[in-house]
Amino acid sequence: MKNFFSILSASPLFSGIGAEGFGSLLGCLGAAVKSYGKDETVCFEGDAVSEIGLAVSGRLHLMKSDVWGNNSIVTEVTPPEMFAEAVVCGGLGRAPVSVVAKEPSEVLFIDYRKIVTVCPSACGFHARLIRNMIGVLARKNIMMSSKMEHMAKRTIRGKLLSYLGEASRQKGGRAFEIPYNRQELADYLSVDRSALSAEMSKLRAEGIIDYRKNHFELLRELAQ
Amino acid sequence: MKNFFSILSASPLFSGIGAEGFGSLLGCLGAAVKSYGKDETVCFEGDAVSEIGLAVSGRLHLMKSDVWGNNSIVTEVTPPEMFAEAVVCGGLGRAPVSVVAKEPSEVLFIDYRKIVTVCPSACGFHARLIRNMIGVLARKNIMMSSKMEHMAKRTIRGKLLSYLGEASRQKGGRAFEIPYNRQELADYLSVDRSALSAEMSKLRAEGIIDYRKNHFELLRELAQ
DNA sequence: ACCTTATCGTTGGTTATCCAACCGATTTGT
DNA sequence: ACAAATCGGTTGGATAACCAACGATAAGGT
Repeated sequence: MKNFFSILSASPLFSGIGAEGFGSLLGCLGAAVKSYGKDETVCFEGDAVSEIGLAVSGRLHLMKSDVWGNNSIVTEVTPPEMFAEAVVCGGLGRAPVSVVAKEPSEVLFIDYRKIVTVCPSACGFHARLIRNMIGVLARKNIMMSSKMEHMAKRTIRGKLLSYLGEASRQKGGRAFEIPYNRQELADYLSVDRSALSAEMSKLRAEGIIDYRKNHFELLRELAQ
Repeated sequence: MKNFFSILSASPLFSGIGAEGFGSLLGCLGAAVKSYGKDETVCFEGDAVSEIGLAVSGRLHLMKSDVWGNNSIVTEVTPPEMFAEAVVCGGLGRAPVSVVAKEPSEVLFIDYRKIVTVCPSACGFHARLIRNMIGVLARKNIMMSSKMEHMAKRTIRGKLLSYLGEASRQKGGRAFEIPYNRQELADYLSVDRSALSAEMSKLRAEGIIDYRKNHFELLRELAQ
């Protein structure tokens, strides 16, 4: 809790809002911090939600349970990440996941209506906050779009080349590093790790790519 | 062009803003309509973009070209749908797709900065516009999340049951209709249509689901 | 009634993925 | 320096998906 402000400044939601803005802003947002013990549930699937959660400390799991009650982890949320922002901003009202604290955790709750309603004191940070919120949603949109584009390919080779092609385009060169190890990349593309390794070896043998660890190089233009 | 306002009112971006608001709003947004002939390019992949496009008439294709120049269609955009909103709002600046008019088309361009900047005349519709923009992005977020959840399953059976399970939950009952025919569902889940049909038959034979056309019924709790 | 088209289910051969298991290399901790 | 753990590549058998082709059914138009 002592580095509360440093967490906030690390959040894209509060970017461009200096520490001097936090005080007034949090006041007019009616933001409140709540604490949770290990394995305590922050929010149940199906609950009505109207507040955005921002992880301040600890570690949260978003879980989805099927009809049998089998729980599967959708994501892990760590400071300064947010959760429930899409449901709240989209006006769905019902949480599609449960949120559970996997460690003693603190969460800052922000009322969405207070964000989008111009505050009486017309504080200048408010407009910036809204722009930030839009930016967060939009960038998540873009990330998901490109991930879906990769996942939509029918073969591991297709998924991989789609991913590497985009990574190369983003880094602006044939050689680049990726932020994943093998297992993580396999999870990201939703394929089996060993099968991914095998496919990578094939691609190298065919002279299409080269790599070492998470450093990759595209040797030919790739036809997907 | 004669039903220009009816297109706008159908757009979620302008929902809650009556026809009386369009005039002043479009003025303070500096919105401009441009026309394009068949097969004319609205925007090239990689172009700098700072304006959101709203299809007013015609039909647009978002296309992605790989390194060979092979074009593939990402989406079709028809009135009153929008495009480029994520890139612009996310501040990426570069279009990840080309936009081509497949018919004579009209596009309303809206400057993003004019949306998020409070207008001098402080028109009341502005706040609503911003809330709408956030809502559009957030709902798209949610749709993509659930689609990814289905696509991430490794088998056709898994994808299908994941999809049907959510559809059932949303409709609040075991029996429901889906908005896709077989081919469209296969495309949505990114699998082969005939394989999807075959898997559906199996599930029916096993007494897990029943269906006719696009009407479905879940007969047992489903373990995915 | 007839033809055309679209949709859906089925089948069989081919191919790719999954999965478990194993090994080697590298890293980490003590 | 040694043991334990992590990570990446390889292999082979079981399984599932792809793909093309065909037939059945239903819908729409003339």
